[in-house]
Amino acid sequence: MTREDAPARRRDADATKAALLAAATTLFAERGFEQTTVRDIAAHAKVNQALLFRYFGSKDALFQATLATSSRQMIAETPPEKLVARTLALMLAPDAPKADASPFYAVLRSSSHEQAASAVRQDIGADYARVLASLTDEPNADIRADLVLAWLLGIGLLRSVVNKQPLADADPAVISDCVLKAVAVLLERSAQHVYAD
Amino acid sequence: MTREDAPARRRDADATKAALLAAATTLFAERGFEQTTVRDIAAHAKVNQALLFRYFGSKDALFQATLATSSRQMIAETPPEKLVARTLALMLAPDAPKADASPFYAVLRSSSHEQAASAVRQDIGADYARVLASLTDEPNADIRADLVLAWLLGIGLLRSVVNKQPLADADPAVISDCVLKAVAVLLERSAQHVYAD
DNA sequence: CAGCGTTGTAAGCAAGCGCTTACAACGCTG
DNA sequence: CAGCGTTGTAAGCGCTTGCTTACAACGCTG
Repeated sequence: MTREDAPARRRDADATKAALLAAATTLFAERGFEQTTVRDIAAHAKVNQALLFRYFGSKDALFQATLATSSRQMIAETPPEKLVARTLALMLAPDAPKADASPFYAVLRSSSHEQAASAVRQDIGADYARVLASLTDEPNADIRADLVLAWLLGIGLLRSVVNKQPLADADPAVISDCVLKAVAVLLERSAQHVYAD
Repeated sequence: MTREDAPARRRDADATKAALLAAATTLFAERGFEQTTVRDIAAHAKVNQALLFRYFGSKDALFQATLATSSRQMIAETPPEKLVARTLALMLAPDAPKADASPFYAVLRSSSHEQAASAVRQDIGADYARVLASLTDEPNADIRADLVLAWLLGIGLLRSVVNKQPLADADPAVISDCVLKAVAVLLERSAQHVYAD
């Protein structure tokens, strides 16, 4: 974002902010909001914890900042008919919480937290649902879209949070295959597209 | 459970235990484990909070006790081919968290908590998956079963925890219809059975 | 190089948490 | 009715939490 010319200044507010944001993103995805303390985040970022409050104001605001840096761009970059397949691939990848799917997992592990819920309601989730609903001509397209979104969330929950076997160690390809076939029934018109990829 | 003959004794350990268990079940389902304090539970049960520790030992043990009193009996009482439909009906009913589906929601709102996760892994979830897997002859029956379970969890999450529209206010019949059709594809052999009810 | 805003540090505060303790009130048993 | 285990109560302990404060070190600007 900001200019990255000078090689590691000793006093660098932007670098500190970025380190805090990165540490928070990782830890929120791994443990959820409540189980992550500001001391954890500061330690992980190798930064004094008072700076967290100087630069972000509160733990809540930092959480919101991590959610804002969401995987929204994937929705914009992915053709609608491949969204489910792409998202599944992302979510099912090993160490997904540490990678690009981290906002997903942050939300799953903090679902009771109001800001996480509203992120799903209004931001990330709403974007997904909008795109998914455009894939079908069936009545109740928007409800069907929500059901697909619910499935994606549930799979992440059961596989990576709860760690239920055999799902936790199942081959992503097998999961994708099953899910996409069933989703094709839900979003009928575009069966052949969704199934592709 | 215990004899219920005497009309409201003034000092009644069993009644106190039951009141605590009921209050805990309700509150854990409504707010999750972390957001519920022992003081909340004691107040809701109209009982001194020290008694919670006398009778249950710890907040964790009380949580486990609420999960043990699970809706396991429904699995035993329901014919396998109607399990998905029955569970959906239960989960989609208004005020589901306050009713018989409460362990479901306690788990959803406390998914990061290890005991909640292990309840899904080993107890409630394992029972569900076992029955669901018996419904199909497809390869990977157990993975398909987990995927159905994941869907149920995801729907509860998105509808009642996150409160996403339009799913949150959608007609249970519409949801059931969509889900059962898609589940029939996943668990193929018994399409006609699953779709029934 | 004096002055000053910016960045980093150390210490601690108030509040809430799970849990414990010390004690009082009750009611069955001898 | 004396004795005693059971049930209920009030108070608070020790710890962790999010957050604040007071201060030191740095480095740009005049």
